[in-house]
Amino acid sequence: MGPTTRAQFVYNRRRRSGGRHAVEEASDEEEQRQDSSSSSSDEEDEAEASGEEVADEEEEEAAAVEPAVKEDHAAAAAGEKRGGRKGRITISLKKVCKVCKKTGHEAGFKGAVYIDCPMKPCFLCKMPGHTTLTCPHRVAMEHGVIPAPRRNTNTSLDYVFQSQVKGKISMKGLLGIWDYVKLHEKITYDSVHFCILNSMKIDNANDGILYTASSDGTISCTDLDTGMGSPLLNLNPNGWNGPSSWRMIYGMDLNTDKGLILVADNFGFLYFLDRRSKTRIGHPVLIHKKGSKARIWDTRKLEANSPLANLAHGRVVNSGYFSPQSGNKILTTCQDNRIRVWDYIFGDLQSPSREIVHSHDFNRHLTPFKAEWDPKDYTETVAVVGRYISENYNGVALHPIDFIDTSSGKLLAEVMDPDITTISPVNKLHPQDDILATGSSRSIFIWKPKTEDELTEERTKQKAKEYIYGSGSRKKTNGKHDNSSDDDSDGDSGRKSKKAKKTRFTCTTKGKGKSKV
DNA sequence: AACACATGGGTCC
DNA sequence: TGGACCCCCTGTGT
Repeated sequence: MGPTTRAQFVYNRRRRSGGRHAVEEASDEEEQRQDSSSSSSDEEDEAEASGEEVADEEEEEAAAVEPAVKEDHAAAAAGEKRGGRKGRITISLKKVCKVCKKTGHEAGFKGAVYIDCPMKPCFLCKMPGHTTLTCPHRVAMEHGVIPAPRRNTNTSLDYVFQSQVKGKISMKGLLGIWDYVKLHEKITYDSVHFCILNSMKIDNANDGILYTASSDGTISCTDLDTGMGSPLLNLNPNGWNGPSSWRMIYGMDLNTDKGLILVADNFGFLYFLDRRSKTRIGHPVLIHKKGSKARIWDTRKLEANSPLANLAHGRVVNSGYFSPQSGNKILTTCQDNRIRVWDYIFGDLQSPSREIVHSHDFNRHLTPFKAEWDPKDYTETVAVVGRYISENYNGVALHPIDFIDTSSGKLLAEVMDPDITTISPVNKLHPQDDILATGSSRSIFIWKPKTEDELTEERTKQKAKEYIYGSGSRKKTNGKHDNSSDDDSDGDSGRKSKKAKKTRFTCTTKGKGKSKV
């Protein structure tokens, strides 16, 4: 958050339901059932069109088919036994959309391109009448269809209890500290938190002090020089009493002027801590209730139901940041796939100054995307944010990190690398240098723009390659890494693939990350 | 290879 | 208000 001495922005975090989810029913076989009258040639055509293999007669018994198909298989075998073409068994592979369960079309990946269900509103802009591929907000588009079966079974797990009492989940809450010029010198702290970290703030006025907020309900401060840590706040002093009472800390920010630490939990309460005395100040204030959206508050007058303004959003707001220089603008990221800019915090905040359609809506399981200002940009226009939907990049589905001009909505740059096949929800720009740290569930990458020398060298190498191998032979990767050798210098991974031509940034170093970052 | 699982949010009743 | 149910591009671990 920006320099917020007078007004404090707090985004809402809705209360967790904590409810038990039922195990998903098996899909309706009736819908998947194919009438057995279609000819075998049709079957083959259809199967080919949907990218499925059609088993040879001799291999059909061993062919791995879905239950519904098996049924058809059996029915067809019974019905056509000794009839027509002797021994010929047809396999029905009628297209069933995994999204809307209707037949005749399919949604999912076709190669590196995701095909939307046409029955649904656009996945990107949420408007009906078109899909992502034809969305006017889409940058690039390609076509294809392939089924991508996926199972999503929901069960309730008191993972806090698991980790606290049984100690089973040991990897959660691991804190890693890297020096970005010496990444091999990673330091990990496994005893600071035992649940995921939701916020980390370094106190610039007190160099080397790191504050961390976690779903374990605690705030800790760690001296990065000495490695010494101490707890500041524990919202669950009585331990685990079920999910309905367990408090998790999502929001945290420092007010260095006043030596304050502001903490927000999952129930909508805001807590104040004194940085020096490390004690709580006053009583927690309930500043959000379920259904409320983003609000601005004056920290001097923090009472329930007295916000300075309500910033209207269509859905849950993942983040809101004051602009880094003046603090006069606010940048919000909302689950309705829109980034909003509010130009004057003391002006009319009835509606945003601009709305930029951008893919960051996600189902579950991901750290929420948060568009952040570039702290170096004195014009307060550039923002960085990871993109959810993938881009077909030379046959590989990659999730770029976008640099957006928030004054125009224009995409200034998209950072991709064949080594980053995961979504990158967490992105931090260096406060002084042209460096981006991007995190995913798998890794942390440090990016910087290529120097002219590096670009020249790369062009030279590319030309040499084309001269030696020719420029037209590209190996199909089908969304996965291939093993083609490359000119990468660090050899900690055997999975290297093609260089991203469009990428104007280069990966200089990397390290292994843990869970959500 | 084929799951099981993480536990957030919207909607409906 | 709360529980049941559903949900579109995940990623990891077993």
